[in-house]
Amino acid sequence: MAAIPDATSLDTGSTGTTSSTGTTSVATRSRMSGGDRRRQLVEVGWQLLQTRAIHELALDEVASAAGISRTLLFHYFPTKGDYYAAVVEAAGERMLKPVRVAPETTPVERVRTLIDGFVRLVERNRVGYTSLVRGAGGGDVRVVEAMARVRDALVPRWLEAAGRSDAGPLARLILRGWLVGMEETVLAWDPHTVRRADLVTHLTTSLFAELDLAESGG
Amino acid sequence: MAAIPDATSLDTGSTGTTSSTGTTSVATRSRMSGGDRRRQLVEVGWQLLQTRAIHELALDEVASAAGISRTLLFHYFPTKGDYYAAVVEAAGERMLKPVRVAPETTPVERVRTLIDGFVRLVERNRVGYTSLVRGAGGGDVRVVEAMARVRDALVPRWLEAAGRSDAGPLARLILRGWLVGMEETVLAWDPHTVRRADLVTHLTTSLFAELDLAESGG
DNA sequence: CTGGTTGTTGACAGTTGCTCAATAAGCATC
DNA sequence: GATGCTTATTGAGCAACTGTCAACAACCAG
Repeated sequence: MAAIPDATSLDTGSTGTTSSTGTTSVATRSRMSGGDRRRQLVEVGWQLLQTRAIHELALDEVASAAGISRTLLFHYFPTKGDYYAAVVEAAGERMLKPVRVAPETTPVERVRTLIDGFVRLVERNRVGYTSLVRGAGGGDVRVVEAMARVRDALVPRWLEAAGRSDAGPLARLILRGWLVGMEETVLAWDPHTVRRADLVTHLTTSLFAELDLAESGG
Repeated sequence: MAAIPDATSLDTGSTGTTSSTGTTSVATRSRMSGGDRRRQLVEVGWQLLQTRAIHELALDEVASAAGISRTLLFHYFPTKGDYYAAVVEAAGERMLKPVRVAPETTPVERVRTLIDGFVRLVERNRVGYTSLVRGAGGGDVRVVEAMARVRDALVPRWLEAAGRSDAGPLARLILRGWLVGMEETVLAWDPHTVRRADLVTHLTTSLFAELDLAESGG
């Protein structure tokens, strides 16, 4: 995985409906367009799932947080799994954004920047990241597929940053695993026993070592 | 993670109770000792969770598969999370067993054997592994802790196999992430595009490269 | 004004996690 | 063999939650 920026509100849309935190009864109970409602609901889910895991989140709460009835939620997402998958999918979109780096730097610098950014992100948003990403397995097929899609999309971008866009299938497979491993490493990392600089340095070197290995051996 | 051997029945115990597949009404509805019941229930869960994820498994089904009432299940495991954690914990025990290698071989051989064993295991039991291990995040704290414990226990054994029992904190952290990454790699591996031998060879070399890197840099 | 599309809802049904009080099987003691 | 204690075991029931159904209401086209 890569990056979850701090929760930036997506903004409900053109209509002046409130939403935000609680069960704020909307002043103008105006109809929302389908697309806007969908986006709003996904946004609400994204915020609620920052602190809770999916099985701890009742759809009832989502509905009241959005200021609508539970039934309407089911109108847009036929099942809870669908809703959850949509939220994870949207989270994936956000994760992909940060993986864009200035092209005028060296590959090592670019990769180091990516890794450093991820480490800092985890440092300041550990709970949100773990509850949404790690608790995402949840068993639901759509969610697993959504995660897989995000990972697949991540690989070429990292390859591009590393200046290895021409990598073969083995290298791509290895990179994919490396990304997951890095995620686990950073999540399990204890700043008191290992310094951040050492961690980032190792991970940077490690990535290139893995790619070299995969290219020479495959 | 490491290895899930094929489902070997744990055998219900001394009393002649049946259990096995369905809702076989037990002939002699004899009382079971607390320990035996626990073991039987965990065993049943282990088998059921081979095909399903946890949130798709109703405790009702577990109970009837074990030939008891749902209430009794709650008597032994106060909550569903507890039960699930117990099953994962037991699965962890089984995973740890295979990580024992002959001491009279070279480190590279030993590691290669471990990796090869894991690859073959995944090849023949992909669904069971994914549904139990990957779907394990589930959000429940106890389960996450159980998984973490298994991983922590795995690290020194792999270090021992690699002949690096004296590794420092950075190396241990890296190895931990490497294990998770390897798991992901093998699970995402497509035998048609990458040959098994290449995969195993790369992973073996990779592990030692990572350890060397971590020891020199940290 | 009429009619159709669609966002929206309250009430209802089925399932499931979990609790409570009661039953009965095993075992030790007299 | 009767008594009593421990504990495995159960059926009935509660509360919460997911998902369904039919009806209502807002907006738009003609």
